Amino acid sequence: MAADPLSRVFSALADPTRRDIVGRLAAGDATVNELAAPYDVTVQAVSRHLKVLGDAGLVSRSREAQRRPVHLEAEVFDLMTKWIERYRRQAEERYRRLDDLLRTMPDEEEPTPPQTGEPR
Amino acid sequence: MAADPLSRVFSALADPTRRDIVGRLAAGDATVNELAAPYDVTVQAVSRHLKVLGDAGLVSRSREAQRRPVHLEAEVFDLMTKWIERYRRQAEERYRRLDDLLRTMPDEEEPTPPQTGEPR
DNA sequence: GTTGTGTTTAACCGAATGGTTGAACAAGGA
DNA sequence: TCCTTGTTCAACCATTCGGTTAAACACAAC
Repeated sequence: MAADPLSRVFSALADPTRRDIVGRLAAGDATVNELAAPYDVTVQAVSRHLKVLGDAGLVSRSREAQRRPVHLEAEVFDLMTKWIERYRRQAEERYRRLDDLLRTMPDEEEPTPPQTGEPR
Repeated sequence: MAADPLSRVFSALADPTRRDIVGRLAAGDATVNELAAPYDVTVQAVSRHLKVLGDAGLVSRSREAQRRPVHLEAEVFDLMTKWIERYRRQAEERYRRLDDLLRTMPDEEEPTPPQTGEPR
């Protein structure tokens, strides 16, 4: 398993089945058996998917008799959005500054070489 | 490689080295050799990381003589943030409605069983 | 107790991943 | 032309991953 939390979250959501599980948990808690029903994989496979999501902090479990309902923990999403927004903003800022530069010095010479007289 | 774009993006960012590369590219374009310098892996390994980022649509390449500068394509971030926000909002909405429910019916009986008279 | 239901763990398998070294390819400069 | 620099491709290796089946565990009900 990945060492850092961000890698765990991104890695957990890199699987379409796990993303689908997260999507369904957003509508309400569910048990492993309920979650496994729509897929044609074993319930054991889904149990392991839930372990991955749990290790990433995306879901938590509780206990109701034999059942262990799964609950979505949406706070971890912030970890990702913060990382993403940081670099998106930085890239946009860089783009804006380049744009300004090009607009404030319009008399600069073109990158075209100064025409050293090769005959055409 | 993963079939769907979302899996490719999440998977690409699940690796800390690749996230670091993205972070550095947010500050400006760079070549493979420049990007590889800080890490103690071969330049071939970094080249493959860039292939993964490219397949995810996170970076693009151009050509300057022998060099092939890498450029960050930040638009793909939207794919992730849209997915995340969708379910975050849904989960928060669900939480809010549950909260309302609990507030509007405060006279409901507690989940505690009705005390059937076992002697203590 | 035993039986039954829900869930996780263990052991295995094939495919994918991230690293290596060595060879090949692309473009400029002597 | 040959040489140097920058980059990618090919082959290999160890590890991880997502799936399986079979066994173990947790709790309820009988």
